[in-house]
Amino acid sequence: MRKLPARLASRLYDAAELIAERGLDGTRIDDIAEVTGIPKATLYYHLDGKNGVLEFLLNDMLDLVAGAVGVAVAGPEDARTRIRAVVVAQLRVMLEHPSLCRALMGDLGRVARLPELAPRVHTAFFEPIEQLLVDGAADGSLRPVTDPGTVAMSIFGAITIAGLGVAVEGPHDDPSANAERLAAAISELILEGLASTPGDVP
Amino acid sequence: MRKLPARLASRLYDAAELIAERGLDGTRIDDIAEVTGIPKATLYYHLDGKNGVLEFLLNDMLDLVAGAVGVAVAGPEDARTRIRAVVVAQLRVMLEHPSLCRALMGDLGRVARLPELAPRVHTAFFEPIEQLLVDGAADGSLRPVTDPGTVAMSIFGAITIAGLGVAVEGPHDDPSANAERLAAAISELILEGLASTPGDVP
Amino acid sequence: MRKLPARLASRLYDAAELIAERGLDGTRIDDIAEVTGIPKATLYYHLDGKNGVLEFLLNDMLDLVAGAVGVAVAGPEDARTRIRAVVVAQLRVMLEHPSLCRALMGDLGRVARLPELAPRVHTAFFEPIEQLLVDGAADGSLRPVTDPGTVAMSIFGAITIAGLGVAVEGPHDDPSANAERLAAAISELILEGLASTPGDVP
Amino acid sequence: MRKLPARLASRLYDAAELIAERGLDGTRIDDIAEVTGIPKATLYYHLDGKNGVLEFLLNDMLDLVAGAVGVAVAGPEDARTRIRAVVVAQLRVMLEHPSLCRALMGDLGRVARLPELAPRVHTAFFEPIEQLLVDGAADGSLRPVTDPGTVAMSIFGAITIAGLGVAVEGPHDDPSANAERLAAAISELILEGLASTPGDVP
DNA sequence: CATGAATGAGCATTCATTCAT
DNA sequence: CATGAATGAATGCTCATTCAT
Repeated sequence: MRKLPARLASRLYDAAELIAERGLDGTRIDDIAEVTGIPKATLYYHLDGKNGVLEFLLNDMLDLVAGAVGVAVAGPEDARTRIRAVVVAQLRVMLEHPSLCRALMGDLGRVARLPELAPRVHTAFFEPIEQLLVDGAADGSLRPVTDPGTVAMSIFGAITIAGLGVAVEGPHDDPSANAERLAAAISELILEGLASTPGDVP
Repeated sequence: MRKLPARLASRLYDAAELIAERGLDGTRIDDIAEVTGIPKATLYYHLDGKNGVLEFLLNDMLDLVAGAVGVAVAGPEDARTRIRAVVVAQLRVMLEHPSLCRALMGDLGRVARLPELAPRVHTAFFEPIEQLLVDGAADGSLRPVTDPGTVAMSIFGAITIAGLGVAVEGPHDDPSANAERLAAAISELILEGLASTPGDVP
Repeated sequence: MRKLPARLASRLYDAAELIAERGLDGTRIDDIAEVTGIPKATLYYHLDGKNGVLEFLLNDMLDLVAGAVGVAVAGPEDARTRIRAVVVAQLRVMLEHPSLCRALMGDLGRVARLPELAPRVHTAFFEPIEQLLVDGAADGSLRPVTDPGTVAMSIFGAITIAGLGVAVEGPHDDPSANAERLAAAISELILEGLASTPGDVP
Repeated sequence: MRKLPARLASRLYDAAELIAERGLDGTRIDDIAEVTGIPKATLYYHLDGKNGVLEFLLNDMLDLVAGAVGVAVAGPEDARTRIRAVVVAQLRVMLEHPSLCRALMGDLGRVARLPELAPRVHTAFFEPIEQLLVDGAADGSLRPVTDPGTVAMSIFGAITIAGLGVAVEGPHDDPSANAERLAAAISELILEGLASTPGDVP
């Protein structure tokens, strides 16, 4: 398994659609070879088999998300503002790559079984949010929460599942606009909450 | 494919652990036959192949969740209180069946491809929450939201992913207590929100 | 395996069509159960499995042919006349039961492997013809032939393959008329021969 | 399914014996792999499964017969002489490949279900004979017949069934001599006929 | 007698992976 | 470097058959 030449890498995205539709196990390496135009044996030469394709795709998306989220987190604004930016950032990446997104989610179990990727997911998704929770408590823009781990994971879930919903069914026309729309609803939820008279939640 | 006799149904749960660990494609029907003690051909007689096992499991869990959530939704309390009950109810079912939960999540793609189940998921999960959002706006216990669909999906995501996290890694000792703990954090998030000074979110 | 009740026997003919179309191996006992309306286990109760069905069918046809040919052979006419009657008789039975005929022919190999049936085929088909060759030499209506076995088999082949051809493709409307038509051509061939100036064949 | 390399083709003949003995359905692809020494997966790589083996065998025999018969038909002699040559030619091929012949006949039904082969059989067997009937009427060496199609089919049946009889039971020592012997009997039958006083057949 | 339910045994087919060129 | 050809290994599924009722 060598580093994939850029020329092939780009073609590999065409496989995401297939994997999204049928799952990785339902997708034969021959199919991937066919849609990408890369000969089967060549895939093996550069990647580590079928799993290697998923791994490559996942790595790529992780880079994308980590980058976008990283920028959002690093802003000069208060934590509350930056958390909104994070929501938009993650959603934008997801909606810009709906197939990739579905492929990864649909094979969630397999992804979870790729050992080297758990820490990267943690770094890309959870740590920024947890950091913002801390920052927000410090700069006064966010309430301190009792269980930051669970809260971070819930926020991740809210974003991810909502984004996935659109990736599966939603309109794929204007990723940016859709991301903004979704982000607005989600941010409102996680920042303001649903309660009409905040504070009296037992 | 006939209706599965109860005697076999109960044994089928032993397969969930396997599927959770390896994914459905990584699980041979022979393995399922072995752990459940049900002869392979008998599985085929009653269920529709390997997919049928997952389908049965999913149906079962859906019944469980729909039941528990249904009870929670039907309570006499205001919507804000009932939404907390829903969160607890879903989490309790998830934590009581962590393997089942992981099996279904790990094969999310395949589950999503089972056509007859989409409406059931909708009925079991989204409709109750959406209904509560409406009820809450009516009884004054919840703020009206602009995009109830997205909000409901986000709430579902928050619950599900947080629950999944515990199902995968968390302690499996006291499902009820853990469900309460998780539910507390999530409810606080979705009801109160994170903002320190609610109302000034743009 | 018990003697098949007449009520079931008649229904079994509906299976011949299936077997003719797909071959015995391509026909599941469930299919036979379905088209005949006889429960699978009942077929097993009365017959000896799937082969039993073919055996029953073959036995039946053999009885039919043996009967018809027997009558034709036993006539008072000279051998030459009676051989024509035999040709008509065999063809008539074949054309009256085209599916049966195709089923048996299509599974010729399997039929040949049913050990107890070889002598019956010999009795029903070859012996009468061989006998007529002898009778004809005696009564002067037929030329003596040097190799009666081969000649009998060739005649059998001529009749059978021609009949099979019609059973497969031909019109199934008027078995008697078609049998007469075919028989005329075949009888002319095997009695008169093709030579324009008979006798000078080396 | 690709074109079979000659190296493998020759080894495939060893499978004919097996198929002749047990029928195609009674022959496992593993058995074919074993006797031919060709790995199972390689058979699938080059041929279209088990049916592909039969198809290949049939195609091959068809080429053989078509070739031999073609030569016989194309001779400069009169039609009557050439028809004898055709009989010998077909029988010689059959007796030179008795297993192949039995395999094909035993699975007659399956062979008949191979759609692309019907025209080839027609070309290889019937058309030459029908042509000779026409030629014979023209050159005066054969009587005109009223139903050339049926006559051609009957001749084909006479040759084939007689040849098959020898392929199944007969001596396999000297194909050429046996073919001559059989051909003599059959030619005498179809040319001279059986009637002692030709011409008075109604 | 008849049959619905259950299953043991069997096998074709698939496909990821390798390797010589 | 890249790949067409070849194959080892694995498994989902079918179906004839049995047997308790």
